[in-house]
Amino acid sequence: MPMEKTFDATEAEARIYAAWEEAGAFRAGANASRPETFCIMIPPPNVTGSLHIGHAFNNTLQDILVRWHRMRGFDTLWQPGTDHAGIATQMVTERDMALHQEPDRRTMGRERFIARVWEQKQKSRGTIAGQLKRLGASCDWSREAFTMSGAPGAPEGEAGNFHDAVIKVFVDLYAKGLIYRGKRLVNWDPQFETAISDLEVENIEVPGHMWHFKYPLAGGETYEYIEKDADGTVTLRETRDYISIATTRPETMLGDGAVAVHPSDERYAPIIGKLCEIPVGPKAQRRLIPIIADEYPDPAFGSGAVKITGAHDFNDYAVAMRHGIPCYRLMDTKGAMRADGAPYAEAAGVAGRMSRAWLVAKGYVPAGFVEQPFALSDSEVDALNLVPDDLRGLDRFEARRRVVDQITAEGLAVMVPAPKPRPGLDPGPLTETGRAAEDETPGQARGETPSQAQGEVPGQARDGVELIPLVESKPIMQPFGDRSKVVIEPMLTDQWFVDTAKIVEPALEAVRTGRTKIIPPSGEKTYFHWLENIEPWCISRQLWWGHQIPVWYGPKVTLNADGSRNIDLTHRISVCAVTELEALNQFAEIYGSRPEIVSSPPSDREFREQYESWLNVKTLSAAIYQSNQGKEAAFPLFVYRDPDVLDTWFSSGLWPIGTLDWPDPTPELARYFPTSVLVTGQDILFFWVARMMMMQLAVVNDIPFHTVYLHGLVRDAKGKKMSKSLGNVIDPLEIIDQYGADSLRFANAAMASLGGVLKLDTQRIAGYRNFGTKLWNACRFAEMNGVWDGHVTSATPPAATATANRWIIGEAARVRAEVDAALAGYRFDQAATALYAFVWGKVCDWYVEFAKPLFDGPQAAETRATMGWVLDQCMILLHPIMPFITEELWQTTGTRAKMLVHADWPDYGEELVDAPAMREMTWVIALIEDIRSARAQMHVPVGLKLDMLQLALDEAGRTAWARNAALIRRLARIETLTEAPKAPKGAITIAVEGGTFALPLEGVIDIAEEKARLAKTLEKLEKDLTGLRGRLSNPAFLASAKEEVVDETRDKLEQGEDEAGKLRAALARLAELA
RNA sequence: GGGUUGUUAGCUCAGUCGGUAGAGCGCUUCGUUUACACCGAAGAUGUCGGGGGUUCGAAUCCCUCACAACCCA
Repeated sequence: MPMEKTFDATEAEARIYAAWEEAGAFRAGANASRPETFCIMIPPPNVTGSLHIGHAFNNTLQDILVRWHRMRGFDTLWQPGTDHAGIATQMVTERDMALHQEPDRRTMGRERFIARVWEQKQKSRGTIAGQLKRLGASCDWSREAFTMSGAPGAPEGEAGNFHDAVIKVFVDLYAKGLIYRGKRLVNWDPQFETAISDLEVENIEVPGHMWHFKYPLAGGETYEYIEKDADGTVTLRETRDYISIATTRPETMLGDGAVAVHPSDERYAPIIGKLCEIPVGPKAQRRLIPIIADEYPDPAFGSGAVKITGAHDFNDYAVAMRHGIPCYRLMDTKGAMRADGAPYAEAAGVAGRMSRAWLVAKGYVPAGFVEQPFALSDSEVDALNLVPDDLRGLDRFEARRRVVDQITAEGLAVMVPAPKPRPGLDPGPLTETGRAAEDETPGQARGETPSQAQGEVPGQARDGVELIPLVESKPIMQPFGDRSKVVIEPMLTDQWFVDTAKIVEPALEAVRTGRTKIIPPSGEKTYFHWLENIEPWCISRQLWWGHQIPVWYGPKVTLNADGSRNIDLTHRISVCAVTELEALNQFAEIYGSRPEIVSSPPSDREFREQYESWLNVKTLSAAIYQSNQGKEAAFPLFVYRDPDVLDTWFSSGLWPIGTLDWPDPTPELARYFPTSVLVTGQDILFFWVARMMMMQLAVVNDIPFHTVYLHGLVRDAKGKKMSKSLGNVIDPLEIIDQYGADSLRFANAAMASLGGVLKLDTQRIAGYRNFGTKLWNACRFAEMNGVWDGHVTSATPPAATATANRWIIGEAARVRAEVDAALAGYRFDQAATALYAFVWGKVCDWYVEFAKPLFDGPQAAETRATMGWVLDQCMILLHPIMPFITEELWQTTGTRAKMLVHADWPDYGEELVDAPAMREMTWVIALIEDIRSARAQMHVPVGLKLDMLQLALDEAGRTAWARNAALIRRLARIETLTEAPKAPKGAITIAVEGGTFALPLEGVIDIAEEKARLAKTLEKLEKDLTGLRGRLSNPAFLASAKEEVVDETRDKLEQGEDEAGKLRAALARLAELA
């Protein structure tokens, strides 16, 4: 059955992929014929996600590398798998639960919820895998991994040991002191109610406001406030009883611990060390805070004075740590103002007492100010709720409005004159909700500092100008959760951290010394920059879906000399262990008896109540404890597991060893680790690549991969980021449906130049579909001419005599070398371009045409053999990029020993390049092109066959003509060639290297047009020649340029002058005619 | 504010020892001749972002400015 005119991708792709899988073609080690291994770990996509265009791009590149190595006989493994993606998957599941009116997560309880997420996972099982298969990805699917495999609660069929590896690493790192727990300020996502890492925060500039408030000095104290300009001239001098503070977050004032000014700021020098009052909350309980000097405030920004709220701002936190300022947490896990704990008056009383004691201790006020030293532990401070009763439970943004209103009502907002009403604009200073009007404020409008604007107020105020609170409308950087899209709240919480500073050095060293190479090199710079400034990595997440932290807590117990034990209900001890049993054993060692496990962590109060109740119940036990209340009792101790789970990136950081069954010493681990290449987006260089480097080195003391290939984000044809809201998302599966996977893959390869932005254009994909069809039709042509009859796959080309055959064999050898060099350098674009130029530009455009006359001549047999061999090379070399169409062609055209996916990659090279044949065919092609060009410009009908005259021709030209006459005549549509001494009247001239031809076109050509044609060619040539002559006549060039460059320039000039001579002769003849 | 990258034909991009600029798409004209109209033939198109410097010679190296994108504060 003859071949169809086009390749039916829709029909063939699934069939071909199934055949590959059926044959086990992608299994680790399949087709291996040499000892070297080649291993790629797929960047695991989210298990509930689906294939987007970025995945398609990323996986195309991986597949090209994998298929290329497999064909070359490497022992190859492409390891697939998915990531459990903590927040994303929990989010997807909760959304699905809501959709189906299922009870929410909390109602359901942790265990049932986790089972529900597993269900969700299984629902989407295979989605991504199926989509990767459609792309043609040649992963070893029998080894598919999952970052939660083997976790407690994993259903049937989800066995595996990734969980064990993750837990083991945590326990090991904990034992080495590389993981610690602490109360730190972290990025808190109020939507998901979990901490997230700083990498999961997007800082976005949004319109915001800056309010200016007065913090009255304690005891009504006053000072001279003086402002000077750059020359030192005093521009403002007044007596103040307050310090002016600018803030974008008034609601956090309730937790202020100090006011800071720059030590060099003369304006505030008189009041450093004095106290001021936080101007919000019930008057009776207002706290006094010190004015401190710190380098952090920028004197030029706002008023130059900054309030320090350690629990709700990262910069403030750093200041608070430097000065030992208490941090008061104001919000709950949902980002609402706290409603827990004692009533405000009580909490404020305690805080006031502590703060007074603190002021004395720090020397801000003399002793006697407070009756007794008084300090609280961190957790006791954390228990203090300093939110006034009327603000409790409010959303943080609502609380902000209330606070602003209250301060303004009390007259403690900095006031400025209202702008004059303008037509069409509402000059209202504040909207009802307390938001600033969009209008410019006076201070901002005139580019003055608020205090300067403020300074002008009194005089104007007396003139009856209306005063309004100073609120600057300005863009502010605000942190958003990359998943939740809500404003992130810095929050003081207990979290687990990896002490990255201690494990970063080997990761830096590996790249510095080149053990791991990152390409493009700009990626290395970014890598160094980030790792050299690395922050501790917060790895705990307050989620349920994930690897639960293997740490258990119990009451602190101390052993007395007499063997009895004291129990301390306000402190905990923790143990870290691989299993619960081991944890219990560790506790048993400490406690003297095995404790009981409770499922949820008790609060301090529950803890205490529980023990108190036990203390009243006497039970007999071998262990006798003595409580810190002095009562003797026997009771069971209970412990609980840390409810938090690990950051998803902690587990995916172990992907290279985890997928190879570490810590089991499997043969695969020994064979494929360290892996070869990681292909991934540059956007996860920090998230994932750097962490894999650190973790593999910390855990198994080896690099995870030798090379990291980083690529950019795929964008639409206009370079815009693809997003659902913009509606410019290109679905790779739709592209595959429409154009076939090969077209998308070729487009991906062609786009993959190093460091570039990736703009995907469907027109381009269509172009590569056409390219596939072009090859298809060349094979179809071959079929029609019997090329495939009895065709045998051969590594070596047939012995050919015809120049055209020898030429195309040489071209194939060149493109093979080019493709190998390109792929070795990760230049997928160059490989694609080279193949495109060879297959279309050489094989289809010229070789197939040359073969047509040869098929009718004595060299038909060798031409058939050559064409079969050359087309085989096209299929083989294109296979890594276009696997489907090439495999289909391979199996359609003759009998083959192996599938193309396992065909041997060629290694022939320059030895197949026949230099004289190359020169000869270049001459033939140039001649044909010249003739065609001349004909077209003279408007000679395409179908008209012409007689040509040979005016002059050197020996090489004569040989070339003799050997290739048939194909030149056919392609240039020349009827006869006759030698003639000179061109007859009305002929056009064809000047080629080593000769001149003429086409007599008496009556056909337009002399003026022919003159113009020749003149134009000559003009162009002359321009080049002028440049060449200029260079050669410059002594400096001859003296300092390389010899070969000089020779080359001479040759060029000589050849050009020769051709110019011919053109001038032809022009002269035309002139005689006219 | 700091860092990284980019600015080349109408569009998207190559151009990695400095030697005088290329591809694909698009465009114009012509065309069904032993595969292919998802085709063929011919053709047009560039102050290589601006300025300065090094050099015999700069798209390429250096400085500077402008603009853009991304990352981190």
